[in-house]
Amino acid sequence: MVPKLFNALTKQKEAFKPLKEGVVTMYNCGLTVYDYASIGNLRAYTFVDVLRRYLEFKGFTVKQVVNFTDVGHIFGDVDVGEDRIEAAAEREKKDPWAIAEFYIEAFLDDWRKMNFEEPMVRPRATEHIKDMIELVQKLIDKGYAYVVNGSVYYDVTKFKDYGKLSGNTVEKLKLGAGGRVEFNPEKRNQFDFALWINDPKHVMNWKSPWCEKGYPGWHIECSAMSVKYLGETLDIHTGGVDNLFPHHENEIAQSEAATGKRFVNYWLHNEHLLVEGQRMGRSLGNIYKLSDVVARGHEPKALRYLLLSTHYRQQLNFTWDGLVAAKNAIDRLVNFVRRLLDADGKGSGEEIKHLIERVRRDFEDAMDDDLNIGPALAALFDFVRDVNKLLDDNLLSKEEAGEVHRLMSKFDEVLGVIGEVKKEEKLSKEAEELIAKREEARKAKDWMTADKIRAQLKTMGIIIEDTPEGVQWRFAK
RNA sequence: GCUGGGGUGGCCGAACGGUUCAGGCGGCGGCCUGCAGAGCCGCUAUAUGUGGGUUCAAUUCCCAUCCCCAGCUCCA
Repeated sequence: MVPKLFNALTKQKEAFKPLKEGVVTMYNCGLTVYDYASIGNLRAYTFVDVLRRYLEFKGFTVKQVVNFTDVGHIFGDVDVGEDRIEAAAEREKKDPWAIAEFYIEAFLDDWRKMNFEEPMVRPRATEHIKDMIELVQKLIDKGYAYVVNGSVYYDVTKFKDYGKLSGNTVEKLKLGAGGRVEFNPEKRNQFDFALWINDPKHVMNWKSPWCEKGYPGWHIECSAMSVKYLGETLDIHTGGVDNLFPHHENEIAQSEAATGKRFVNYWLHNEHLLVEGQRMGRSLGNIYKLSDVVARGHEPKALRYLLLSTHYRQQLNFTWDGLVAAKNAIDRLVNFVRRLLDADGKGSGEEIKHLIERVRRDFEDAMDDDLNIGPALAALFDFVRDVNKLLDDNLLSKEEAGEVHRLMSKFDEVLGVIGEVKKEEKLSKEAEELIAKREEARKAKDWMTADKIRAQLKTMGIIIEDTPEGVQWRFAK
C-alpha cells in the first residue's frame, strides 16, 4: 500500500508519491548550533529518523539532507533581536566559529547515541555563502528583492502565494500587527524579511555585492542548500511546528520566486514536547539534554522509544517515569528476541503463519496511515504475547523462531530500539566452572550454595536464569 | 485579544458515532519455578476536564465553560 502523510500545505493526509519513482528527496531543518540539543530537538529528529526508516522499509531510497545553521541569526525583528551564536560566543568567551564547531560535534554525538541513520549530506550554512549570495542576486534580478543601505529584503507583496502554507497572508499579518509600534524603516513593507544584512559589527561576516561586511538572512540557507543537494522541487521538507511560520513560509517565497517551480510537495511538521505537562523553557529550568537523561542513568534508546511512541503530530508529555516505562517496554522486546534464540519446539504450522501475516499487515497498515505508531506498536506487542504463548508450550520450531526473529529485525529497522540480540558464547573458564558447580549444588538441592554462586556470578556481570531447557546465562548490560 | 491543537484508567498513550474504549508501564493475585528471572492468565479498569444538546446510540458531532500547548499580537 502507498503510505499516507499529513501535508501541512493541504492540511490533509495524502498518498505519498515521490517525484521520481522509488527515490525520496527529504530536507530536514537542522539545528542552530549555539547550545546543546534539547530533548525537544531530539524529538524532531526521532520523527525524521522513523520517517526515513519507514520509507526505507517500504522500499524507497531516501536522499536525506540535514543542515547545520552555524551562522548566528537574529530571532524576531532584525533590529531588536539577539544573535544566539554571538551571544553564546560572548558567554563562553570563544569566537562564534568555535561555538558552532563545538555544538556540531556535540550534536553528532547525540545523533549516534540516538541511533539515527546518517543523512546523505550535512551542509553548513557558512560553507554555502556563495550559493546564498547567488540566490539573493537572482531574487533581486527577478524583482522580488530590493537593496537598501547594503541590506537586501524580500518584498512579500511580490509573491502572490505568500501565506499558502501558514495561512499568514500579507493581509492577515497586517490585521494582526495593528498595534505594532516600531518596524524597520528600511523595509518597504512591514513583513518583508531580510535576505542579507549589512552589519560590520557582526563577527561572522562576508563580503557581498551589496556591502563589505554582512551576513545572510535566516531563511535563505535552507532554500540555497536544499536546491543544491536535492533539486528545485523536494518531495519532503520537515521541521518543528515552530518553523511553519515564518521560516518555512519564507523558504517557499524565496525558492518558488527564484525557480518558478513548486518548492516542496509534502510539508511535515512535528508537534512539540512538554515536560511534566509544561512547556519546556529556559525560565522553567526544564530544558533537558540527552546528557541529562544519561546522567540520570537512562539509556539513549529508552529516550528514543519514548519519543517515537507518541504520534509525531501530537504533543508528547515527557516524564521521568515515562522513560522508565520506555526502557521496560524495550526490555520486553529484547527478552522476546532472546527467547527466540533458544526455541527448538515441535512447530506450530499454520498458527505462526497466521500470527506473522497478521502482525505484518497491522503494523504496515498503521504506519501507512501517517506513521500511526500507536496501533503499530500495539500490533507488535500483541504478536509478542501470542508468540510467547507458543514458546511457553514449546510449540515453536527452530525454523519458525528464526523467521520470527527476522521479522522482528525487520520491524526494528524502523524502530531502532532492539538492536542485535545474539547468543553470547565466550565465558571465562572461572565462570564456566562456577556454573557447573552451581548445577551440582542444585542437583543436590543445596540451594544455599546455588544461590551464593548465582550472586557471585552476578557480581561478575553474569546473569543466571534457570529454565525448563536448562540453565541460561547472559552478560548484564 | 485572535487562530489552531489537546484534556481518555495510578502513569504514558490508541480509538473511521455502533461488537466488552488498543497497547505499553506500574501495582496486586494466580500458574510455572527450590527461590529468582523470563513468560502466561486474571484483577486494578463501572477511564473519556465540567455542564448542556443532537442521536436508537457520543471519547467521537454541536454549544457553553475551565485548564494545558502552540502560532499571530506583545515579549523573552
